Amino acid sequence: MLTNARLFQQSYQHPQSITAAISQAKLVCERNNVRLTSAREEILKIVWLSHQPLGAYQIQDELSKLLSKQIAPPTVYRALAFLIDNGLVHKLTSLNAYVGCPFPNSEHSNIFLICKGCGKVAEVVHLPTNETIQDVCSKTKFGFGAQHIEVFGICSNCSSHSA
Amino acid sequence: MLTNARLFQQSYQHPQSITAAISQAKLVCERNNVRLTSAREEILKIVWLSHQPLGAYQIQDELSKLLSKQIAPPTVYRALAFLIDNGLVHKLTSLNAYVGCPFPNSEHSNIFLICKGCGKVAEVVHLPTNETIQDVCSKTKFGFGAQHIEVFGICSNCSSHSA
DNA sequence: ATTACTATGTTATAGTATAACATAGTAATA
DNA sequence: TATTACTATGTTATACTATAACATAGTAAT
Repeated sequence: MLTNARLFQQSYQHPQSITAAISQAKLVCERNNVRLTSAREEILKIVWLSHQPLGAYQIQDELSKLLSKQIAPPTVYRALAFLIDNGLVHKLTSLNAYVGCPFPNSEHSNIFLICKGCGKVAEVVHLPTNETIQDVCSKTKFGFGAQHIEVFGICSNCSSHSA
Repeated sequence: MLTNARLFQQSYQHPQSITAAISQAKLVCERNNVRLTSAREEILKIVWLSHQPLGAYQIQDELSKLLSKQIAPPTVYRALAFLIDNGLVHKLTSLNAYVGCPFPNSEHSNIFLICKGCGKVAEVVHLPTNETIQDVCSKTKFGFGAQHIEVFGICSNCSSHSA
């Protein structure tokens, strides 16, 4: 029933899957008729290279290093806003941190599983959950727009290593 | 199937229900063997009196006015941390804002319905949603700890007024 | 009264995000 | 290819959100 998932055990941060993420991003931008400029692309790579969600100022540091010049916050925030608008990145609001979206092409509402042990985040699409939330909305006559679900706990890696 | 709900149409901010919230809070604190000091109680009242979720610095302003002296941020944040720890207040992470919990006595994981029209927030408990999320966790071997669900949309009041 | 503990006051600062305006790059047309 | 309109980035300053660190005061129990 997990229709789509980027799980902890998958080494989704491997270079080849970053390449895949970038080419997918290019397709998305083409479809949306927007530009994946170099700043945006670099930031997307930085987010994908990280094993944990990154804060905006961590991204700033990385990008400054990468380009060997000081990058100011607005550059980062603007690129993040762009990437989020186009479904390429998500913000984890409880962490003020950003992660790459593993399946930007699909229409989906996500569940983020945030491991309190290692800090990694898995993203899953789970239609039954979406349906129950739709159900809540219809019962309360609330016009559904979007949802954001963060679940906090311990991933299987961490629980097996501590056990 | 909505086992518990504070909905938009209820005028939950009425004085009598604030009084109810405070007496409930006193019970909770007694049960938890912690103190509902006057600062904590005032902040809880302020949060309850608001029709919208309040930011910490809005609370600071209100409290400063109320006490006719300048209150510093740590006072507010400490009280909020206390109220959150004891389940009396929730933080809406996407808004950096705080709301009173209408049913602090019950064990529950909440869904927040955030109206983009009027800014009000409804809180509902919906067991089927909790169950589907538990299902996701067991399928991914993720040790569930807590969840936070924010849904964005238009409440029935706003949609009927604009229609 | 003394002690230990909990809560608050106070100052400073860390961390997150955006406003406002200037400059530069891009794409389409004349 | 010069002009124009548009989009994106650079730059500076500042707003907003949150906490660290240490001093003081209140509370509860012996």
